[in-house]
Amino acid sequence: MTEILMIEDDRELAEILTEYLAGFNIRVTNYDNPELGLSALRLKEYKLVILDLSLPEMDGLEVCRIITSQYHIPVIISSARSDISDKVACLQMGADDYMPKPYDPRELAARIQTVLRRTSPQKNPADKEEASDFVLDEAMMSITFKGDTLKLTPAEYGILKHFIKHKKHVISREDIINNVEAINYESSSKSIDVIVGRLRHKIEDDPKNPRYIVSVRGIGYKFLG
Amino acid sequence: MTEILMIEDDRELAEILTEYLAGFNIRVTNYDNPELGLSALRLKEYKLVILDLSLPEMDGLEVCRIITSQYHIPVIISSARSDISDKVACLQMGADDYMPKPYDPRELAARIQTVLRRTSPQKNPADKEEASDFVLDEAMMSITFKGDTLKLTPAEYGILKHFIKHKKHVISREDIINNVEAINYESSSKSIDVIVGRLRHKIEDDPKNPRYIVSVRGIGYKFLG
DNA sequence: TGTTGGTTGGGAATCCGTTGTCAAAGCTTC
DNA sequence: GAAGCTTTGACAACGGATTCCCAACCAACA
Repeated sequence: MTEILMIEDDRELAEILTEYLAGFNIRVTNYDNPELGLSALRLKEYKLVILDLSLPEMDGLEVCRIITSQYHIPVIISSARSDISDKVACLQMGADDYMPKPYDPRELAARIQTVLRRTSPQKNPADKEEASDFVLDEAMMSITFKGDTLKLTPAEYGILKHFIKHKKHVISREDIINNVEAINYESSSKSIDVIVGRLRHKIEDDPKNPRYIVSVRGIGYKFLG
Repeated sequence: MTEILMIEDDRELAEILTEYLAGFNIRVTNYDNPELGLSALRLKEYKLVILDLSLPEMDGLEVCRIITSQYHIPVIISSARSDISDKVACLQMGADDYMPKPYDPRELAARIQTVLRRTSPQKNPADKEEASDFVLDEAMMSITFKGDTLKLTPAEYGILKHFIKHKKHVISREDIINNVEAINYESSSKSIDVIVGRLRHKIEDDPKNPRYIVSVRGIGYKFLG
């Protein structure tokens, strides 16, 4: 559950958005007054702020400036004004996105997740990346395991990459033969056994009782992150 | 100077944006074809990609997927379509922003800076400069290794420069042939072997067990800082 | 015409995917 | 459980492809 703060004086809109975002595992706390919003920010850890620009009593831009200068928290501006100068001013002031009203709640949800993905790489409900012992870098053609770069042959790399990309799914030997280019598509599934065996020696503490690459009898293997 | 890559088939628009962004210290390289764009991405380190969705020959969304899945690079989508479903699809696919055309260049500039501000501090594994034994001075056309200036032939210099610029990335022999000007573009990849061999004799303690230029069987080489 | 340096050829050495064999472990049936 | 099958795993060996090295070649240049 991700907690975010909303500062929006249109209560009806706030209501609708709160309800909609709940479906994305996002809990919204709304204040229709910037003073209250700012003090809430002081009291509780929120992951993000959605700020309405056209607020009573205080200039929204000023609120934005205060938030971005005092807290390391991403801000999405929501505003009835769509002047280019407002947009640029907000973004330059540190806002992370700017949505001119009216907007579709789906877009808001998507943008919230995008901003969160960039700012807090792990805590996003959308990407289910748990901490993994394996890190794949395709450009470098390397896989690190618990911080160390593995020394892999092309077939080993291809298979492990395929495993990582389909973590926790059962992978048949045919799948591997057909999808790993380092492996000849007309080779027998015995080859897979051998290469998986060699992979296990490189990553398993006890290759006889594998923790990461378990075999699924009659089908193939399953890779556990 | 920030280098960014643009994939946009409207050359006139690309021209205008390139010129405008130059005023923000942003250098744009444009390709009007996604294939070229993708291979450029493989060869050079860009800070950001601006991708036009409505491309010829290839589905823009597919290009977006390829980029975000293979590189840690922020992507801003630029599209003539403003359907909510397109926006959401792109953002969920890993894009960082979505700008429906037509847009004001000022907004694009502001959003580029916003995305870079958000992403560059922590999340670009490529731009963390470690101390390296190699220092490249392009103006002097020289490379120093552990303080000493290497005595290199033009082809050796070109290849090592290419290696240094793409440190830790796997470089194919074709890449080298096509991008190192001291090498005839129609020569065989055998030449590369020989020159790399000579380079190894100049920089490796034990050329048989290279520490800096390791070979990647079936593809080419990888240079480790 | 001598030097520099990219290119090419021929092998040797190495790498690594593949295959065969046999033992060990699973599942099925009695 | 035990028998009998199938599947999987370990090990060694093979062989095709790739890489590497040593030359030699030859174009460019002085």
